[in-house]
Amino acid sequence: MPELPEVEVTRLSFAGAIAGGKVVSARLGKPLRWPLGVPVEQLVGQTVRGVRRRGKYLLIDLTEGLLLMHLGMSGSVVFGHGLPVAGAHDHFDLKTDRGTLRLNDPRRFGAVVFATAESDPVAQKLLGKLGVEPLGDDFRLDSFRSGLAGRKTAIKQVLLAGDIVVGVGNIYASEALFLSGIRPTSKANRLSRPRVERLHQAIRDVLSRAVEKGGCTLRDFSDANGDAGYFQLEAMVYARAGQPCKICAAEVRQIRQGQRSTFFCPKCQKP
DNA sequence: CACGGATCCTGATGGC
DNA sequence: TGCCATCAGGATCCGT
Repeated sequence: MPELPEVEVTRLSFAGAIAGGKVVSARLGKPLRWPLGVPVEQLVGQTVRGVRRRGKYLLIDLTEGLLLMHLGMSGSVVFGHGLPVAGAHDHFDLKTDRGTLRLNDPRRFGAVVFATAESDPVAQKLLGKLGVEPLGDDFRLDSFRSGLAGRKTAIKQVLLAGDIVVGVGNIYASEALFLSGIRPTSKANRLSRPRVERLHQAIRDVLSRAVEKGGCTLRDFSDANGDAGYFQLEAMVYARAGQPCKICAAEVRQIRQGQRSTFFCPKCQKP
C-alpha cells in the first residue's frame, strides 16, 4: 500500500495531533519484521516531539530516542481516541494522552524499531543507505544522472532499489517512466541526458501530485483518520494491462521485473 | 560491489 | 462450496 505519497499523507494526517502527547502505554501484537528493540515500558512517560518521514519510514521523535515505523506492503495507521479493541492485525499501539497511534499490518512486512538517536547504529542500519528525498532540494539532476550512470540494470529496478532516490515504489515507478516516455527495461546507464532530465522531473511531478491528492487508494489506502486517496483514478498504466493507453490507445502491457509487475505503453515508451 | 533470486506473511481473487 | 495457484503497494539477505 504505501509508497512515499501514502506514507507522507499518513504522516500529515496525525503528526500535528500526536505532537506533545505523553505516552501512557504501549502494546505489541504479533511480531513484525524486526523486534521493537526495547521493552514497551521504556516508552511510557516519554513525550512525542513530532513525526518526520525519511523515505518510506515514519520517524516518531520521542523525548529520548525515536521510533522508526515502516508500513511494509500492507501496513496502515489509525490515530484517535477510543479505538476499538485491537484486532488480529493490530500489531502496535502507542497510547498517548492526545490519542492512540495504531499500526495495522496483515502481512507483517512492516516494522517498528526503537533507536536512541537517528545516528544510532540501529537507525543507521535502516536509514544509512537510503537515497535522496525526491521532493527535497537534494534531488539534483546531476547527481541523479551520475547515480544512474553506475547501473547496468533496468531503470525500473534501479528506481525501486531506493539507494539513489527514495520513495518510488512499484506503482509510481511505472507511472514516472510512462510520464517520461522511457521503457522500464531500458538500462539505467544508457539513458540519454534529456531522458534522464524528463525522468527526474516526472518523479517529482508524480509523487508531489499524489501527495496533494491524498495518496493512492489502489486497493485499500486510507490515512490515519480513515480518509481514502484518489490516485487510482489517475493511473496512466499501473494495473491497466490490456487496456488502451490514455494517450495513444495502444494496448498497455504487463511484464515481470524482479518478481514485480511492471506496466508500460509500448508506443509511448521507447527502449 | 552490483546483480538476480529467494524470502518473510496474510488475504483476495480466479479457475476448476 | 472447496481447493489450489497466483498475485499484492517492500526491502533484506545471500550467492555469484
